[in-house]
Amino acid sequence: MRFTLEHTDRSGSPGKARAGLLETDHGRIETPVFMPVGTLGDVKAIEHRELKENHAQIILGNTYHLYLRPGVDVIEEAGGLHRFIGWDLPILTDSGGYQVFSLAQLRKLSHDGVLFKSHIDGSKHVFRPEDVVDIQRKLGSDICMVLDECPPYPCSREYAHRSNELTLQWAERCKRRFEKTEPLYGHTQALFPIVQGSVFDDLRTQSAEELVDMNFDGYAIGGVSVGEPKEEVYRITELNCALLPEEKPRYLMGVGSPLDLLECIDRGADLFDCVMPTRNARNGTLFTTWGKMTIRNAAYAKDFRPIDEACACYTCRNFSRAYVRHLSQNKEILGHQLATIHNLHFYLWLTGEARRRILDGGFRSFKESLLKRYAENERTRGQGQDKTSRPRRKRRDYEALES
RNA sequence: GUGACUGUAGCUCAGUUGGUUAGAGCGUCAGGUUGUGGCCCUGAAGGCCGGGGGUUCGAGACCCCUCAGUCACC
Repeated sequence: MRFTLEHTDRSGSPGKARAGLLETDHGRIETPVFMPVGTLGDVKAIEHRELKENHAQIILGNTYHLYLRPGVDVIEEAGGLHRFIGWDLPILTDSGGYQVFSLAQLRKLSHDGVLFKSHIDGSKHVFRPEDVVDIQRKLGSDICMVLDECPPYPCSREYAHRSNELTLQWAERCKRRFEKTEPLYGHTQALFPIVQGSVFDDLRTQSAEELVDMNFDGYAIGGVSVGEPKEEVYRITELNCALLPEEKPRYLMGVGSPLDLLECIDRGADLFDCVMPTRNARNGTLFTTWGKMTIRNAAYAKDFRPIDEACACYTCRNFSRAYVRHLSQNKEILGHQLATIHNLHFYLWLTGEARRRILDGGFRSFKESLLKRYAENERTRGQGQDKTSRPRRKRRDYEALES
């Protein structure tokens, strides 16, 4: 894997937005980029073909979930995750560290690793840092993640400190195992560690510095988006990005809303993933350049315009708000699909457009215009007003956004 | 015309032997969802309980009358 920093746009504020190129054996990834979450080897409610049509460059998988089902033996026998799921572009696999947080009721932490009680059948499974690397070797993901502990928010300084120490040790163990093992399927793999430290600046700093000293291919910032205020996410991202090497990619885990993406791109993050566009699509929340809309609302019952008239996605080209609302209200599978296509198209357009604007120096105006629109939309939401539409213009994927 | 059954929220219905401010689901309105155990969660609005009279300390429940609907039989 190779990362090339192409340009840093200092026009924004704080002004550290980067455009880069991440090259893997399964293809190039232009950053900043949003990575759709495909926990079980599929991005929910959307086909691989449609992901590609909407310019997805890389998707996620989850070590813990794939280990439980279908099991690593199945995937290994299939020839790795790419072949098993029929996806030939890059894949990043999360280690299961997040499940240490989200499935806190079902696991026990020890110095050595995590003991999970399966949410499927209650069976017990030990995940040591070394196990997680071995599994990801068998999955064959292009980017592997170290096992970490994602502490909850709020958490005490003492807890954050202990957790931080554990995550650092685990990162080192993962790296050692990673270096002692080889890829199984003929393509190279990279390993990213995860900066932790909760919301404590000194712990965040220590975590970043020690991980940088270990010299990884890229770095992730974790432990955010677990319930803390947005400002904390931004502050931590800025702090951590400043401590990470310029020439390596930075992955901000679990972030976020469209505005979060722009704020964090502006602070130097390159890679993002979040369930928001896919999960919210299934729950009836659609994202547009004007803000979010709850498509189930009665206001759309006879609204035969597309979700966003400026959007070029399959859903907006062919279907009306009224129809998507009808499907969503009836929880039709097609409704989930159309909403997911739209939301992912928007997210992928958003990071792609951010990249184009970074390269041409217009990132600041891009970010500020979107911020302004979202703020205006939030002011008038829930008052029965519709600010999500604009006079008809050529469907060219949100061109002339600053107008 | 006779008989039976049914009238409770916009819709479909619960409401125990009559006992506080009448509930649910759906719908409506709104909010939430951030390295996906959840197509899920949370809130709000919305009822002279068909109408009238009576019994009772107290009636959505009991009695009478009446209106409407459904079914059966003339």
